[in-house]
Amino acid sequence: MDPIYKPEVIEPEAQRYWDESRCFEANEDPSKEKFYCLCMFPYPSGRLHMGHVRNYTIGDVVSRYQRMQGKNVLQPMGWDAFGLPAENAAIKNQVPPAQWTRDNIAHMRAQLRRLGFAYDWRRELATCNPDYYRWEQWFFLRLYEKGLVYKSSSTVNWDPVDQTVLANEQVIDGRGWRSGALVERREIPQWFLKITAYADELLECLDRLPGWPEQVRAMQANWIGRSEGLELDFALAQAPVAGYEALTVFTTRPDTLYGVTYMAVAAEHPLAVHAAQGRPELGEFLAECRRAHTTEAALETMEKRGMPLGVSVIHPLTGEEVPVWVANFVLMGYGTGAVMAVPGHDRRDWEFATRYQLPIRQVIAPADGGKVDLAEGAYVDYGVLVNSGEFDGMTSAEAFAGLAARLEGENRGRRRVNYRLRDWSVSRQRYWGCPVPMIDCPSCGSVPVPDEQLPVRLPEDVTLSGAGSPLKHMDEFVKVDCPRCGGPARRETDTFDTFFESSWYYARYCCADQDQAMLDDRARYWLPVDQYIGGIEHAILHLLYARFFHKLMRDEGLVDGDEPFTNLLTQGMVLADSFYREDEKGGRTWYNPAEVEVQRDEKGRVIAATLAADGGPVELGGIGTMSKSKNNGVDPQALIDRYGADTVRLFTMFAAPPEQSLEWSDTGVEGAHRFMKRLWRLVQEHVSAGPAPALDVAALDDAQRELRRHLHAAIAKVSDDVGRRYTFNTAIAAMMELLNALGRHAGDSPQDRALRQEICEAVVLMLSPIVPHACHALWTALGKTGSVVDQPWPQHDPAALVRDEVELVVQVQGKLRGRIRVARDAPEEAIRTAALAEDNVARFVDGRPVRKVIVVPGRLVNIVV
RNA sequence: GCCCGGGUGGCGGAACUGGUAGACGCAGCGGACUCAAAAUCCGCCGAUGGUGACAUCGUGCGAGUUCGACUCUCGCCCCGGGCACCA
Repeated sequence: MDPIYKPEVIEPEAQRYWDESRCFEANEDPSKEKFYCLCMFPYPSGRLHMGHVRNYTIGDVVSRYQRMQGKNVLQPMGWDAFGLPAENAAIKNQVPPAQWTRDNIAHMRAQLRRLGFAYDWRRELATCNPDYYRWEQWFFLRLYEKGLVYKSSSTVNWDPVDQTVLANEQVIDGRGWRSGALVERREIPQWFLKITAYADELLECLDRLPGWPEQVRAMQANWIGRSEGLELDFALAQAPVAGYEALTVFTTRPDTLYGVTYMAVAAEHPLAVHAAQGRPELGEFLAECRRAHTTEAALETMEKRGMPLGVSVIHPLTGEEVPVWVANFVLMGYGTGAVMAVPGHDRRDWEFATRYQLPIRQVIAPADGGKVDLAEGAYVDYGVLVNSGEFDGMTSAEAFAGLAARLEGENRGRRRVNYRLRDWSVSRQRYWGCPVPMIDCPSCGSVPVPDEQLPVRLPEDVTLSGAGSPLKHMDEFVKVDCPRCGGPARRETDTFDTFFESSWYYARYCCADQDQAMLDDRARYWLPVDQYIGGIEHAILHLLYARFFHKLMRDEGLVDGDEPFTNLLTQGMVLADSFYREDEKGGRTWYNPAEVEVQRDEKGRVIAATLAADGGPVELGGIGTMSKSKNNGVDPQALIDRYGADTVRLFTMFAAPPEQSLEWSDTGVEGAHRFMKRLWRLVQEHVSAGPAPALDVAALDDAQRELRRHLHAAIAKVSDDVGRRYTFNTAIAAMMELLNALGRHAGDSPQDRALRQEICEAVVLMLSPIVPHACHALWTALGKTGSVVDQPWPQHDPAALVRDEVELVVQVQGKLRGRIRVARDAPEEAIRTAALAEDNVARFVDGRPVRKVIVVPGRLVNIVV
C-alpha cells in the first residue's frame, strides 16, 4: 500500500474497475427490491458548476447507500438539451445550437465521469434527439385527440423592432435585450394543455406525498390556489354595450357584496376596448397598459391606475348604479377579466379607491366588536355583516351561504370553484425546441401531423440572426401538404416549452432504447422514482408539470400509480463571496474569487481583499449565489484537478446539510483534503504492521471498551444520518470524531490491533458512498476480498453501547451548576440525593427549601427551590 | 406586493422529540519536529470580570408560555428562493 494518498492514481483505478465490472448497470429483477434514485438532469451549459456537483453527489451518496442496503438501484443521467442559452450562444459565436449543445454534452459527460458517479450510462438520453422528442410529439397528439389540448391566445412580450417574442429574462427595464425597443404586451395564438382539468387531483394528491418537504407541498397548494366563490352577473345599466348584457365577475367574498362601489375590468376587456373608441385619452391608457410588464410580481408592485369607462352596472341587490373602470392590475387571463371592487375589505381595491377618491363603504365588522378605521386601510378579515340590508348580523360564512342561495335562485349567480392555476401554455416562438406536431391548413384549420410522419424533425443546419425563429423562413420545413385535404398548408413553427421535455424524462430512462413506443413494461418495474433530488428553485413549475404529466401518462395506460416521485429532496443553492472594482462612472467589474487574495485581522475576520494580478485593492461584494453577473462561480474542474474527486465530494457533503444553502470555501476544501490524507495514513499505519488478530470482545480493557463503544455509537449515528435524515455533514463529523479518538488511542497489543481493524473496516464502509474511490482502495488494503461497492452496510452492536455509569447534569433553577456520575440504572431517589450533595449545587441551593426535583433519565436533574 | 424558507462564535455549521448552546471543520494564536520551510502532530480559541475555582451575559429585535426556550406562541426587523417565456 502506498504510504502517500494519491487520488490521481487511485481514482482512475477505481473508475476503471466500475466500468469493467459494469456494476452500475441496473437490470430489472423482480426478485429484488428496486430503488430508483434520480437527480434533476442538467441543462448542458458547457461546464459543470458547483450546484451540479452538489446535486449529483447527494444522489450518488443515496444510491450507493441504498445499494449497500441490498436494493436493486437505478441511477441514470441525461441532458435537458433544448433551451434559450443555445440560441444565445449561436448568435454570439455563429455555431448552430445543435453542435454547441452536443459539444457541451460531451464535455460535461466527461466531467461527470471524472467525479465517479454510479450511473447506468446505457440509459443516457438527450431531449434534443429525435428518438426522444418524437415520443412527446406522439403523446401531444394523444392529448389532442382527448381534447386536453386547445388553441387560445395569450399575452407575450413583443419586441416591435426585432419582430419577435421575448422571454421575461430578455426584457430588461421594459426594453428588448438586443434592440432596446420598448416591449409591448401582445396577444398571440398559442397551444395550451388543460392542466386545470387536473387541478383538484394535483391538489388532493399533495396530502398523499409524506415524502415531500412540507414547504414544497405548501407552495404547490398555494400555486394551484383553489378557492370557492360565486360567479355574479352585474346587469349593464345601458345594455347592451359591445354586445354584452351584463358584466360577469368571480368573487370569493360574496359576503362583501353590499360594499361594492365600483367595478374594474382589464385593458383587453371588450368593454374597455369598446369604450376607447373615439376617446383618445382612454385609448392611450390602454396602449400604456399593453407596454407594462405582465409578470405577477410587476402587476402587484406597480402603481394601481385606471380610468372610468363611462359605463355603469346595476348592483344586483341594492339596484344602485355602480361605475365601471378599467384598471391596470386586472388581467384578462385571470377569471373573467373583471372584478367587483370592495375597497373597504380588499387591499388593492382600497389603494385604487383612495387614489381616485371613490367611495369606501364598511360592510364587515370584526366579530369581537372591535372598531375599524377604513381611512387607514381595508379590513380584510372575515367578521359580521353591517350595512348589508337583510344580511346584517350574519357571519361572513352565513352571509356567503345566504347570498349564494338567493342569487342562484334568481339565476344571477352561480357557485363556482376557481383556481389560481392557469392552463399551461406550451407554445414557444423559439427555434431550439421540439416542434409542435401540427399543421395549419387554410381550409381545414389546425390539423395534427399523422403518427406515421413522426417525428417532425427540427432542422439542425441553421444560422441564427437573433430576430425570431429561423424556422419561419425555411420553406422546406414550413411548406407541407395538408394531411386532411392534400392542399398547400403551413407547418407550425412554434416549439414546445422546455418544461415539456423535463416532465417525462424520468419515465423514459426506464426504457431509453425503446424505439417502438414511448414507454414499455420496464417503466412499470422502476416507477415511481423512490428518491428525487434537485434544486429548490424547481419547487413549483417543473415539479407540478411532471406530476401533471404522470397523471396524463397514467390515463393513457403508460404508467401505474398517481405520482412520479415518492420522496423529494430539495437542495439549497451554492453561494460564494464576490469582489469588484468600481470605475469613475460607477460601473462595476467583478473579479472571480480565484483571482483575489483576502486579508484578515488577528481574529481571522476578513478586512480587505486585493487582486492577485496587480496587488491593488478590490471591494467586498458580499456573499451570494454563484452567478455570471457577479463572476463568483467556482469552477469544480480546477478543484478536481488539484485535490481529486473524493475531496470535492467530501467537502460539498460536509459544509452544510443538503437542504440549506452552501457557502463555498477554498480553505474548507483544503480541510476536507487533510481529512482524506489523515484517513489514508491511519489505515496505512495500521495495515503496515501486518494482519490483525481476531477481536475478543470479552477480553477488552476499559479504554478499549470505551473506544469500541464510540465506534458502535458512530455506526448507529451515521446509519441514521445517512439513511433517514440525509444529514451527511453530521455523519462525516461523527466519523471525524471517531478517527480523532482512534488517533489518540495508544497501544498496539493484539486486541488494540483487532479493534483498529474493526474501526477501519466500518469507517471505510460508511465513507464509501461519499468518497468511493479512496474507500475502494482502502478496502482492498485492509485485506478484504471483493469490492467495497458490493458490501452490506455495517450494523451496530447494541451490547457495545451499554455503559455502567452515566454523567448527569445538575441544574438549579434551570441553570447548570454541577455534574454527577451515577450508575446506569440508579433509582431516582439516589440521583436526587447525589445531586443535592454536589458541592456547587449545594452552594446554590443555599439551604432554601427544595420545592421540586425534575429528573430526566440519562440526561439531567433540575432542582427548583 | 403575495407565497415559501432562513437569521446561533471571526467563518461554515451542531444541538434530531422543550433538557449540558457552540459537536465537527475552517480561520487565528501558541508550541513540537526541522539548519529552514512545507507537510504533520499537540494545545488554546463566544463576550465581560477574576491569578484562579468560578460568576454574569449570550442563539436577529421585543413580549409571552414553561421548573427549563436556539427549539413553542404573538408582534417586528433583515436576508434568500419562487411568482407562470431562464432552467
